[in-house]
Amino acid sequence: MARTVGSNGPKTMEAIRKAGLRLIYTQGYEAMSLRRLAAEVGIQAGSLYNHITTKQDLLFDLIKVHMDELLERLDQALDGIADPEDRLQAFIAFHVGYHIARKREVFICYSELRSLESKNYDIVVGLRQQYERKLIGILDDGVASGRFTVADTTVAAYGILAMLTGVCTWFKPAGRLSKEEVTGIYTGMVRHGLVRTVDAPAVAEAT
Amino acid sequence: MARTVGSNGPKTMEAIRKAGLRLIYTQGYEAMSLRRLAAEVGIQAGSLYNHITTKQDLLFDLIKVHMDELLERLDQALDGIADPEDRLQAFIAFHVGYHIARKREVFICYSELRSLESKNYDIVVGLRQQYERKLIGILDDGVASGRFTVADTTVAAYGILAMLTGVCTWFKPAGRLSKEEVTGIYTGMVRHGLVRTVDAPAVAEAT
Amino acid sequence: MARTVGSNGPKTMEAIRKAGLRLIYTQGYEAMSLRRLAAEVGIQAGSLYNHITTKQDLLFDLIKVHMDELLERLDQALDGIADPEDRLQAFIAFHVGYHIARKREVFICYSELRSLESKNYDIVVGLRQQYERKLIGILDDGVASGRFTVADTTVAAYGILAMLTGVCTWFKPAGRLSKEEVTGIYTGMVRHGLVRTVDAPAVAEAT
Amino acid sequence: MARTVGSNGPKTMEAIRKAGLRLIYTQGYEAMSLRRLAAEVGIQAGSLYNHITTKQDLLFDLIKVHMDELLERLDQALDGIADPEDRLQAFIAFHVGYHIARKREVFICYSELRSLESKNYDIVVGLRQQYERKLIGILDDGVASGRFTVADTTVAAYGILAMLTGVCTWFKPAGRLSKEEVTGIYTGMVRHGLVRTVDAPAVAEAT
DNA sequence: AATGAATGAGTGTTCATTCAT
DNA sequence: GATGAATGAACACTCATTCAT
Repeated sequence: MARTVGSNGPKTMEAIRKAGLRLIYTQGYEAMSLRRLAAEVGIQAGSLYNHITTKQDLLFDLIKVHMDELLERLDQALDGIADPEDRLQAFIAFHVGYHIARKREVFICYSELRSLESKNYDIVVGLRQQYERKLIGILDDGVASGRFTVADTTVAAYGILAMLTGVCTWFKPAGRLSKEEVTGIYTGMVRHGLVRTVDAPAVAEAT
Repeated sequence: MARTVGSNGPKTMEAIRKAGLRLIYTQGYEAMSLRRLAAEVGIQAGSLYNHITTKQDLLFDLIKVHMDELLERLDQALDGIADPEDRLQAFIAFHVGYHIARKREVFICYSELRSLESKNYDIVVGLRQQYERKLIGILDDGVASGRFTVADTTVAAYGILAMLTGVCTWFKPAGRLSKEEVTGIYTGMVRHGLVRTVDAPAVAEAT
Repeated sequence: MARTVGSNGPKTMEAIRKAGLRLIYTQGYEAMSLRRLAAEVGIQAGSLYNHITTKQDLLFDLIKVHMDELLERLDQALDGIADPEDRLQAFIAFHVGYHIARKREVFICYSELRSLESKNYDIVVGLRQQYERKLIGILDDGVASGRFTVADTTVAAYGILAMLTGVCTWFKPAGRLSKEEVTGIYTGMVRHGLVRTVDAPAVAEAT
Repeated sequence: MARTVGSNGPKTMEAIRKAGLRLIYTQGYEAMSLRRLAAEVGIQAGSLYNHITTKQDLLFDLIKVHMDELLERLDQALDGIADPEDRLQAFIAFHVGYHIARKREVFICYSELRSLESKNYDIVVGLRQQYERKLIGILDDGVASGRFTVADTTVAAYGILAMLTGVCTWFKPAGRLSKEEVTGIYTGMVRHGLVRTVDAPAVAEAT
């Protein structure tokens, strides 16, 4: 009836976020029951409500915190870098690294967008667009300064993001390639093409 | 009490598949209730079971039929084309076109994989791998014949697929770019890079 | 859409009664679904209604037909026998024989009484009482004529019926005892006790 | 929205078992809906699941608890009695008394056997056989010590049990006969026959 | 006499959430 | 901060029954 000895508030909240993240990642938000979540945390379902307000709020919180951190860390990663080429390089390295490290958060940010109530949805989409605009801005700067040739700035940015984000779905830490190798390969593909023709100069063939 | 005049079996089944596809796309499989689905079709919830066996089977059917058709159409698109460059070009054009035309089917094939029971999951993943291997095969052929330079065949294939598939999330038929323009841009990005540096020829910079 | 070649009315009805009897015996009336019944017969559920009016009526019919036959056969078995002792003997032989041969009908007559709607229930209980009164009548005749000593006519009749009917639950045609042996044993137990004390004459001990 | 003041766990569970027993007795397990059960208890259907795991488990629990108690009480009733005649007498008295007192539990133990899932079925049948073997053991002891004459030990035991258990179906506490009178009559019928012939000594007639 | 598609009520069960303790 | 018992709505699914064909 009284609480389990040793448990306490902040620890419990942290356990809820951790278990929630894992369960939403593996089962999906709708499929995750709060009873299951509570069981993983080691408390009763009703006790969750000492820490969260609603299930929806837990989802939003997980996503919002992640998006905020993503944006903050990106700023840190780009801080002090001026040259568009260097900034693009830094963006790619950051994005790949972060998405490998936080694949679960990243995944639910994409897959559970539709589970967000409209107000929360708008906020998250806004944050995501902020992130996308950072990349578009880099490309635009490069184009404006005459350094980059880009077929279509927006399409390229979406292409880059889709390609890089895909790393979440297949990268294994213990696999054939290291994080650094992957980053290098992706950088090369972004800059020179994913599949190049050998004996005909790429420039001549360009549309 | 008996059936409404004019309704009939095959039409109802088609309506179920159509409404199911739309609802799963917009709400997700777990969030879609069969009552809602039935209401959209214009029948009672229980009547669905004259046409489907379970909710899970409806999902699997939608995905399976789509994957089968995807593979079949790809074969048609590549049929009679021998040169790796031409085959890659054809693959890209097919993939972009098909994914624009069937964005909902494509989306649920990715997003609802986790909602599939393990037996169904295995089947679908197997079909997906077949599709991926077609692309990897093209790349391998090109490399083997000395026509392609590819940093890493597998990573490149995953990169291409992620990049191209991303088209589903932003393409609007009435938007700025036509399907053909998008295909052209993507082809260029695959072959020469998404962001190239202007004054240094790509060839010279190639790894 | 048209009917299966070779099927026809009376045969189908007979198949329904046969399958219904078996299913009600093994699963119980409530637990038997008409879809299952139809499947066993080899038709669709809706087609049952060309032969039965309702599920309840099928149950009632099965029970009623059996009770009528039970009474009719009993009359045949007792026909022409006047002496109470002989009549009791004939009753026991008939009851055991019939209950072994029709164990499923007998079982559902007891176990599904509560599934009968009140009007049907009353009818069946009336028929059952008719049967019980036949036995009570035999006992009463024997007592009236000074041939029988019975502690309590009604209790004895219920006791005999319960004991004899129990044969349904354990008798196996291929078992240790033949139908005739079982009848003999039961007759003995009715007349002389189920467990007698050896060295003290039963008569002396009688209450 | 939360629970009604004054209600509490153990009381609710007891109310569920009581109402469940009554409803299964009157309607049968299949015919009893959990909504009806909940209504009788005064809670919502879903709230039942704070106390039971499944409907099947409630049935099994009711039966299992009864069988355990039946066996325990029988042991108490026979405790300290050595002579087979006395033990048989004690068994009859116990069985009749217990079955009159617990007619509903007894009834569902027989009638709802087929509603038990196979694992539960096996357990209950095992317990029932334990009970039957107690009686068979008494008869065997009596025969072994030369005190009893029994036509067939097993058939006699089944006959006794069927006959005595039948008391459940007709005994009325306010009826013509008291519990003690019924016990006396049954004992007499077991020992000396249900219907005896007056002028010919039973012993002489024995098979 | 059979089918297949429909109905509307019902099934056991799960859900997020509440709240007195 | 935790519990356990409650709510009321919802879930996927099954049911007996109907009827145009």
